Amino acid sequence: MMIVTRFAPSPTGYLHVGGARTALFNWLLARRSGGKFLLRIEDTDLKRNTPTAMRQVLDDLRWLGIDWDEGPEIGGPHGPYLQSQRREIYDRYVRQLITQKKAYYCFDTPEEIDRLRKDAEDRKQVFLYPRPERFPDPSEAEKAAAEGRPVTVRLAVTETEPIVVRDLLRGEVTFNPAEIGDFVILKSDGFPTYHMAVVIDDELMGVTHVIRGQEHLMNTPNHQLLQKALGFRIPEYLHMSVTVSDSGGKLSKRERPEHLRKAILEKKDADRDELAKVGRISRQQLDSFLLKESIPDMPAIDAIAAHLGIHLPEINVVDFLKSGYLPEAMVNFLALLGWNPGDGREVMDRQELIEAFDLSRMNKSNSLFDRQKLMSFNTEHIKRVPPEILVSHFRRFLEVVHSPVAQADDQLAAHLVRINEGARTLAQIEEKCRFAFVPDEAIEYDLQAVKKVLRKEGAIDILKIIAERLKAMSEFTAEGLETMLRQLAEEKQAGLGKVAQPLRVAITGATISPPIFDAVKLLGLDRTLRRIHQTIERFKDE
RNA sequence: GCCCCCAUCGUCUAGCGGCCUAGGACGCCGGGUUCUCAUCCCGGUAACAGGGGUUCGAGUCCCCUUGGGGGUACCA
Repeated sequence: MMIVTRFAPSPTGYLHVGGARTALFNWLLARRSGGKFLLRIEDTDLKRNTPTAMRQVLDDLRWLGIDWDEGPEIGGPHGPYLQSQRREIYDRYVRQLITQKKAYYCFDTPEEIDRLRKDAEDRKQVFLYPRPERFPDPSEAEKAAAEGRPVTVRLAVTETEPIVVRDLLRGEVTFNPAEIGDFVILKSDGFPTYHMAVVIDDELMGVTHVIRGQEHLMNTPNHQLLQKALGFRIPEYLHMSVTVSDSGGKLSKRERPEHLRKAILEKKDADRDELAKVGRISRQQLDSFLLKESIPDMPAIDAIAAHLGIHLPEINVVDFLKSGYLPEAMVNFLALLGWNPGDGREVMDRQELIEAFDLSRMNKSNSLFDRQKLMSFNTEHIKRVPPEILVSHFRRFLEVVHSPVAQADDQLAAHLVRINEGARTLAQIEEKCRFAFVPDEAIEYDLQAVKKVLRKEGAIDILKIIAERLKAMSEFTAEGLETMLRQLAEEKQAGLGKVAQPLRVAITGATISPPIFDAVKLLGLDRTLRRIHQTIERFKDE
């Protein structure tokens, strides 16, 4: 039998790494087994959906290299793949259950339900919805709706035998049906609940294996109850461990705003009107955010953080893109969070992951999202990925972060990548090369660099000599430069550093750059000379 | 509160009763290479949560305790 897996995100925001990991494992299983992987959008909660989220989720999956065989934008035999477009299908099954007296209408307001739940809590009992003696018939539902009462449908949970969930990872987990109340399957807005929609779609779409987060383990008995009531098969289930954050607790989208909020509160001198302005939000919105009352959208968060110069922890997939990580590293790292090939290998590309993947090698325990380990994978993959792929990643990165380096064409970008061997992220390559893409007068001299290098005895003199000899060079090549600089160092009876460092600071303003010969060559003779002179003028009297 | 899951170095993990004097990777510490930042090379530090069983033998099986995580919605 062909294995069919799926990833079913709800478009409530950007795809975060936890979701990406879930998608990845489903994808790996499908690819390993020659099965199908499909994508379905669970947008049955109109309050939480955001219009751009689906687009972003699809982009992020594609960036990671996780492709789907059926789903949004490509279609397939089981569409539509947006649950919001499948209302008639769900309605049909809801009606079926009502006709069979397996489900029934309810007309309670949320307030009434809240009261019942509170009462149960006060008595220290589990809340179970009080099933009516007689189920209302459709005419009563119509009447209630006409009167403006909310109409929902609940499944009558009449099961008395223990419900056994067979989990591929955890074995058999037994639940007591007496603790599962009659749960809602159709909401008062006419949309099915998650439980109802997921069970129907997985059946209709032929999903054979459901790999999802441990947070769904407790939902599974409900799903099995529904599958039984509807006469559906029960797919294989595997509930993965959860990825927790290095700041403690489950990895959450809220971490970025939280981090920023703390940073703002710590900076007592920060001008809050100014912050609101750079975030393009009102002062009231900012204050409300600082009081933990609300959370601004992501562009605002990013803008304010950038303004304050603070690095927010990456959570969403797109955050990692913006920090200069490679999708290959992300996929590799995520795959190793809760799985391993068993032969000690760690650095693997997608193909190697697919070939080695095996459900039996998955782990049960939660794992911590360790950014340092991710960084190490990124370093490895920068070295490992084919040059043309790396260049295309680099150019995409430059676009996304709006770098001045984005002016570079493929050939130049390839060169920049080549002269920065050993970089850990694309961001590091960009930082080191940016000096060559900004106007001469725009370079800022790093305070530490000036102090450590330019103000040292003889530094300015060396710059003068370098300028003279550069002008005297017959041919401006990296080799020629190297010969010239090494010779100069020898004359001064010093290491190359004695010569290279002042030059580096003069042309970049900083102590970090690509290798000095490459850096000068990149900038070109004229601009190098101009920057040297500019530097001499500025620091000669200090 | 109730329900469920989990438990080996700081982190990711190998280990599926004797091959374990517990292995690897990341990090960290020390050293080396180097024009800066990195990369790279060498060395070192560091763990079976605790307590009971089972067994000739337990990191590996069972129970309890503790700890961590998840769930407890007309969210998914």
